Amino acid sequence: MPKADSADRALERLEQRGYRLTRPRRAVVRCVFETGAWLSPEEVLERARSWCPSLGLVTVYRTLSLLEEEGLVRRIHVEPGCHGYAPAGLEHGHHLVCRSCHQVLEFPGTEDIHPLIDQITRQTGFTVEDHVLELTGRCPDCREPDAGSRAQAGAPKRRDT
Amino acid sequence: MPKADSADRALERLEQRGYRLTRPRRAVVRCVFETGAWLSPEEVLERARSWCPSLGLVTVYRTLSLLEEEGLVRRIHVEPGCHGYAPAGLEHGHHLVCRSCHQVLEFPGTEDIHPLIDQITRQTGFTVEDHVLELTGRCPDCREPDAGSRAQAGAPKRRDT
DNA sequence: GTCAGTGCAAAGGGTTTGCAGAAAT
DNA sequence: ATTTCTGCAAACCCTTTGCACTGAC
Repeated sequence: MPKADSADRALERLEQRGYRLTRPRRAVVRCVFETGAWLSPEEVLERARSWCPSLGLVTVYRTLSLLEEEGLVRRIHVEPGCHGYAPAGLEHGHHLVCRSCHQVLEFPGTEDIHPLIDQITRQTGFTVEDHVLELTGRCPDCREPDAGSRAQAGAPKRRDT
Repeated sequence: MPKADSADRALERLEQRGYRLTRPRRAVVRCVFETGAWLSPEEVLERARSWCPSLGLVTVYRTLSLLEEEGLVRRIHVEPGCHGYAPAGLEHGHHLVCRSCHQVLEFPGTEDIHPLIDQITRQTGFTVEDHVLELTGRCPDCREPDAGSRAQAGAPKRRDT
């Protein structure tokens, strides 16, 4: 998986849209895209500071919002506290979130729940316009009891719940 | 749909669990269960005050947390701002939320997405332990352009997005 | 050189906590 | 009478805003 590439693609996209590629932006983009896990703004700050020590939390918020507007990053709902940010790949992916290491897998599959949606539409009369499907569980690495003992560079941060 | 009944059932449950049935609690429970819509804590306060004028926001928060712990109410994710509370009926219902009037329908159907979950498990190695499925759309009443013109007592509050 | 972008400090909103008084059992 | 529960005020997040300075173009 060429994570660095998708970071570069995101930066390119920002440039095309007329945004300046500043050091803080590069740092935030890098750290969001080079992790397979969702990150809180605070976590982004921590990590991105290794690329841009002067980085402030405010800029992290502003950059994440920007990335979200541009569809490059997706805000997901995670308990507790709610907001986590994960790189956005697919059009309307669903999220598969590891409870232990916060790894996020995005997968397509809007079609898979369409039968369900159709059935609901018929039964209730609701017009379904949007949906959120988030699956939580354990990734293969975190399923083993001793998981997390091998810390790899760029490995999703552990924060057991 | 016997909404008042489910409010009573919730109260009964609290009593069984050893909690005191105070006026503020009755008020909060009533207003959550007698609305078909999700409510923010602030909205709960407003409404519940008609039953208990002295009610404070703090108590609303505490009562909602209590109800959530007891599984009587479910916190759902709604943008913007995130937290909305809806009565919890079924074991693990999914939510069908009207964008316009905030009506919430809970429906069973965990089975419906099990094929999807199985498929994902096979493909990714994740063990899926939990899932959130929230559908957003328009309820039959809000689909018509002139929707909302008929205000019924206890009708979901309109707050168009 | 210009203007977008940054960082700081401070404001803002939602949520939680400490504590004395009120009320349910 | 006892003990839980409540409401107020204040503390505490997390997030946004105002403003002068910095740096990308």
